[in-house]
This record gives sequence, C-alpha cells and structure tokens, in this order.
Amino acid sequence: MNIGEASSASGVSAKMIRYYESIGLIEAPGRTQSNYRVYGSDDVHTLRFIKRARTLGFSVEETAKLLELWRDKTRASADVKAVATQHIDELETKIAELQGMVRTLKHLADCCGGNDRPNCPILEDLAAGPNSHKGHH
Amino acid sequence: MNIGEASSASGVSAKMIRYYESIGLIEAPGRTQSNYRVYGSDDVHTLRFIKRARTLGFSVEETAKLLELWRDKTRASADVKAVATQHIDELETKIAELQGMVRTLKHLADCCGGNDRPNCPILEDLAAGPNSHKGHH
DNA sequence: TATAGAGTTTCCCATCATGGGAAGGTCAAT
DNA sequence: ATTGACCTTCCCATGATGGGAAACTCTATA
Repeated sequence: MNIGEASSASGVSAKMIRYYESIGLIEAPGRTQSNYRVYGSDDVHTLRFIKRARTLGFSVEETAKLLELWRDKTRASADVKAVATQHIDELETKIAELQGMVRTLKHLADCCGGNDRPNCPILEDLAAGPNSHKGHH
Repeated sequence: MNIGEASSASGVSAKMIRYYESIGLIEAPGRTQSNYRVYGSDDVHTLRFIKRARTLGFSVEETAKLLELWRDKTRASADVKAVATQHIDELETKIAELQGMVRTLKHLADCCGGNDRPNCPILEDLAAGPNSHKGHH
C-alpha cells in the first residue's frame, strides 16, 4: 500500500505520515524499488491509533508514550491511566483558563452598548487593566 | 525610558516589545544617540493594553484591530463589541472541543482498572477508534 | 508506444507567539 | 580603567501542520 492509500485508510495526511516517520514516532516502512514507501495494515492500525490520540488532544510526545504502552503487552494499566489522567488535568486547566477569559469578556460585552457611540467599557478595561471593573456588579 | 524599564512597567518582555515593533503592532520609538530605544508613558500604556488583550486571549491580529479602535475616538462601540463577541465565540468553540475530549477521556479512565494488569480500555479505544465504546453504559 | 495525469520523493518555507543565545556596543558605578 | 548590567541585531527553536517546487514513477488511454 502506497502512502496515499495509507493516508486515506488512516485519516492521517501523507504529509503527517512522513513527519511522524521523521521524528521517530513511527518506524520507516519498506520501500519499493522506485523508492515509494510501502505500508501494511499494521501500519494503518498504528496510524489510526495516533490519529485517535491526537483527536483526544494528546501531544505527539504523549502519543509516543501511549504507543509504547500499547505495544508493551506487559504494561500496567495504571501507567496508561496516569498518562490519561495527567492529560485530563492539562485539558481542565486549559478549559478553566479559557472560561476565565470568556467570563470577563462576556461581562464587558454585556456592559458595552454596542451602538454608534464611541463609549466602550471593553476598551476601557483593556486600557486600564484587569482590576478596573471590580465591584461594578 | 529604556526598553527594560518599559518592559517591567508594562509586563511585556523586551523581546516581545521588539517583536511587536517588527510586525508593526506598535510604532518604532525614538532612539538615543547610542541607538537605544526610548519609550514614554504613552508607550507603556499601549503595551499594557496589548498585554491585557493578549491575556484575554485575543490574537495579535485581533489586538491590532482593538488598538486601532482604541485610538479612533470616533469608533462605534458596536465595532468593538463585534470583535469581542467573535472572540467569545471562538473561545467557546475551543472550550466545547476540549470538554468533549475530557468527557471521553474521563469515561475511559473510569473504565480503566489502573492496576498492574495490562488490560486497558483506554488503549482499546485508541486502537479501535471513536465508536468502540458506544452503548457500553 | 507515447503521452498525460495522478501519485510519490525530498527539500525548503510559513504559520503563531515566544524564548534562547551569541557577538558586540553602551552606560554607570566602583 | 574595569566590571557588570544593559542594549543592539541576528539567527535558531518550539509544535503540528500545510503549501509548494522540482524531479521521478506509475497507469491508463489514445
């Protein structure tokens, strides 16, 4: 199977398949006489694993760790869970951060007339800094 | 005021101040005879504005737009609100995406023994794809 | 069989915002 | 005069991805 087929079978772009090979996430596959990469169904399986991990927000590095555990049939599920749990923590930290931004912005947007006049609490906040609207509600 | 002072007064690193200048987000300041950049309190004010906008998750491009509106005393607050509202939407989309990941991962982690045995639903999900655990609860 | 079009290869560049670090110039205090 | 802290410019790196060029290969069709 050529890289194009492996790509459509796995959902990973050909570009990224080559990239994953270049950083050592996947092994270099065999080549045809004409230097084309040749993949088998195991490779596609691995690529799908990677795709799924990336979709769940794992970094490439975390994905490498998960791949390693996947291949290690003597792994302890606790090790996998630890990777997942840490990732959940990272995601939740990020979510909280974004929610903080949204909270502030919504408050400011609510206070902004959104009309033709220039007066705007959003710009006032940006100009004055994070504490300017404390106690205003 | 030297760049170092402007940096500590604004919370923007000297490196970033130079970068913002290079991309045209801020204007090039005057220079001393010895080629040092010289900033005034207006510049610090602008840098703080930028810092605050970045802290609220606006991209540099969005920040440029906000700066422009800030300087335009005849702006319509609706224009500012539009920028903010669009950013809120982007943030909420991102949050929903991350929450989806967390939801899936928490479910998988809950189903994982987290012990010494290799059996692990997290890896099974990664290997089998997004639909493998449908209807399992 | 020749040619066209699609697929593949490697290589370089760009993104976005930020930091690291080198080499060299400048300033202020001892 | 020396030292240490500051400034300057320039290049490089990040993470994950895409774009594109130049050259090669394969397959189908005319």
